[in-house]
Amino acid sequence: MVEKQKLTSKQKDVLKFIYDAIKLNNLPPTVREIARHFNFSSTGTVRDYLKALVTKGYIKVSANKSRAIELIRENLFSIPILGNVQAGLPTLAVEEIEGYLNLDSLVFSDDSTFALRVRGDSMVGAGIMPDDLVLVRRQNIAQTGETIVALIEDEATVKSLQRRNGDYYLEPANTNYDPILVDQNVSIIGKVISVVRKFK
Amino acid sequence: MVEKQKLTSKQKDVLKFIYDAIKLNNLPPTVREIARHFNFSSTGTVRDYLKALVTKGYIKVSANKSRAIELIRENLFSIPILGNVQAGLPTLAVEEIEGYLNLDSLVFSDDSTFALRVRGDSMVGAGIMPDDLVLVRRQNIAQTGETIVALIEDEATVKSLQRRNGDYYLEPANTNYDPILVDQNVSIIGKVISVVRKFK
DNA sequence: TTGACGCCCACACAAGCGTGTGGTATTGTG
DNA sequence: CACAATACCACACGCTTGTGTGGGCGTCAA
Repeated sequence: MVEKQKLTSKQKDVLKFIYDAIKLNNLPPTVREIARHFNFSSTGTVRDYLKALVTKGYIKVSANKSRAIELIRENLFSIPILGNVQAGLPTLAVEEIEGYLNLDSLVFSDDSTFALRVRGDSMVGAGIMPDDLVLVRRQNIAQTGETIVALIEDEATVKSLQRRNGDYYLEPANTNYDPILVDQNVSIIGKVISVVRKFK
Repeated sequence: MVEKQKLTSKQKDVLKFIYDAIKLNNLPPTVREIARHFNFSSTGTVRDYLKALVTKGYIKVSANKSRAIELIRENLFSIPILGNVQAGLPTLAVEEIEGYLNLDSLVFSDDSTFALRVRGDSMVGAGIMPDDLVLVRRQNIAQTGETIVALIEDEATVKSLQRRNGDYYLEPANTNYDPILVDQNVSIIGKVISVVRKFK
């Protein structure tokens, strides 16, 4: 795991303010907005902080452009994956962290990625439940064994692509359903790259 | 879904430029950046477009603030959820969009949220497969029926919390396993708020 | 003790910026 | 036909903005 340079608590405060501004307003703050928030009477103070955050690899700023503060993605859009958990820890111990769940591909998706609400229980055997969201990358080819989204007579369906005896089949993961032969009535919309389920 | 007023093709171009700028640079453009891109020699032209986009409900602008253009509905950290899919569309038709998958809660997680790699198949009946990631919010209380992470003798496990005859049980979603009585050897670490599975 | 760093300040400048006020021309609709 | 909407233009005003240049004080490792 890459070691990151540590921030002071005040630097963390400034970084958090920038985070929050982007989250709440979808707009990075100006140096003077930062100064106002922290009661800095000088914009130079803010510049010192921004410089520190840049050199420590947390943000990127573009010269001569207003509000041009960019968050470095590895530091922001990821959350730690724990290999195991120990009781009562108020904070995360670094040793436990197995890696980072990177959400970049979700967050920075382009038009070729979308989410589809799953209808029906034909894939419960693969852990894809009704009302789950599958994230789909649009593509009209797929490989055997991949979980894909196909269109059957204007109906979108999630299935596993399998090959038997030279033919391709859309195979459900539920014995109550039968495989569907891939013919001219079936077109592949995309490949499932992720499953997301949210609990209330 | 709410009907939106139709845009002209030029207004669409401007909206797309704003959209792209936000996606790519994480920074909305200034009126002059827009003018430059479209070879408008006047900033007033841009203002006319922005005004049209505002009245038609596509964007929101804040007065006297640079770059203060906000996209309606689609904030930065969301991707469209499709209710259904139609074949061969190069881009998304607005009418199909059922809503937006909001990832804010994942992206801007604090220390109290972490992901845990699932080991074992004790929850396959609930669609939680081995090697899935569960996103967990740290909390030491939970309600009956919630999916939780508990610690049993230094071993983290994902189970459903159930109550029977006045006792609480950690209940697997797999008939091969037995419920576990919640006693002093068991402590609740947090609540599962989301399941994420990634395909290669 | 020197120097790097963190954490603040004052003041200034030029460019950037949203906005105001006035146009012209074309197109579509009731 | 009148009228609204669309699609541009010119020019100016004044606030906003990032940046430059200078300084101070404390801490901590070399």
